[in-house]
Amino acid sequence: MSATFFQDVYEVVKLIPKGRVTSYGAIAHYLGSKLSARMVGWAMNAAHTLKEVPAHRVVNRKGVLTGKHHFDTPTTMQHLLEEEGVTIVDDQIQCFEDVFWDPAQELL
DNA sequence: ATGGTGACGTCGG
DNA sequence: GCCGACGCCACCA
Repeated sequence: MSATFFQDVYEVVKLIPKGRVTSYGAIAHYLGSKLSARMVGWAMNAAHTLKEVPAHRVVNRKGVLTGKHHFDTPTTMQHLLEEEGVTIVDDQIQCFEDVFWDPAQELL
């Protein structure tokens, strides 16, 4: 089914529950630790064009909205997360551990 | 087939 | 504790 790495990333990102977030490294590790988190970010680049893929729920390992600049507007990502109940200050997710969603842990 | 790119992550000094 | 550099692997031209 995994025609491409992109497709796999889409599936995982689409599984992220509302109000939760995950990191590029977590997805990369879930797909295979042999892969690099960079590829996940690259996949997100194409994923964010798909409204079905909540790319705004994917942040870096620090909980910082590094990819917000890639959205239609730099405030879109933060706004979407805040709408889901995620508190963000200075592009940094507060209580990151509380909203963190690890696919390898939830999907197991 | 090759080279360059990319929204990260980890290690070392 | 903070900052810099490298590595990683798939997609596109």
